[in-house]
Amino acid sequence: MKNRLKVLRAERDWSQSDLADALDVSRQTINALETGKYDPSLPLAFKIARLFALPIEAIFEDTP
Amino acid sequence: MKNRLKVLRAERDWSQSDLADALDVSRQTINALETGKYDPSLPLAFKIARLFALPIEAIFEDTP
DNA sequence: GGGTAATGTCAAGTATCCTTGTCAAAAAGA
DNA sequence: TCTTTTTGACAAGGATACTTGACATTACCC
Repeated sequence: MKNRLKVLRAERDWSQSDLADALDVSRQTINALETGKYDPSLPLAFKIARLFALPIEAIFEDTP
Repeated sequence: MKNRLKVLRAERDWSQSDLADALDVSRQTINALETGKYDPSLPLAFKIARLFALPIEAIFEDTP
């Protein structure tokens, strides 16, 4: 599943650490999400969507 | 995180087994989701949303 | 009442998500 | 160039998601 985290983060000029802090997860988790190592849990996906004020479907793409 | 699975399923008169088959997961997984044992993974949440033709936010509620 | 379908639940195992800690390489700034 | 920041990556461990198999309870139908 692809995601737009890197772009959304760049638009705000945030580092991976900044985003991790805002979401209360580790920097490694953000890095793993951005580099496609795994998908977030549903609760984390909601947190991300809320932070960026976007629907989940606007951030994560449902294609393998 | 609450969800509307039971209602959506009832609207279609589906058993937990029917839904499990449609989503290609075990019946126990559906039961666990409906009884609040745990939340689905993001990929499964997308599958559920696609099946019911609804946004994820219309099925899962982002409140602990 | 007896039979069958549907639901709830448990246990044990595998897979996935997320953690801390660490290191190396790339990028950015002076 | 030197220094700092940022990113990518790995290992080991804990937490969560999902599996199969089994069993008990409940609901429905005859």
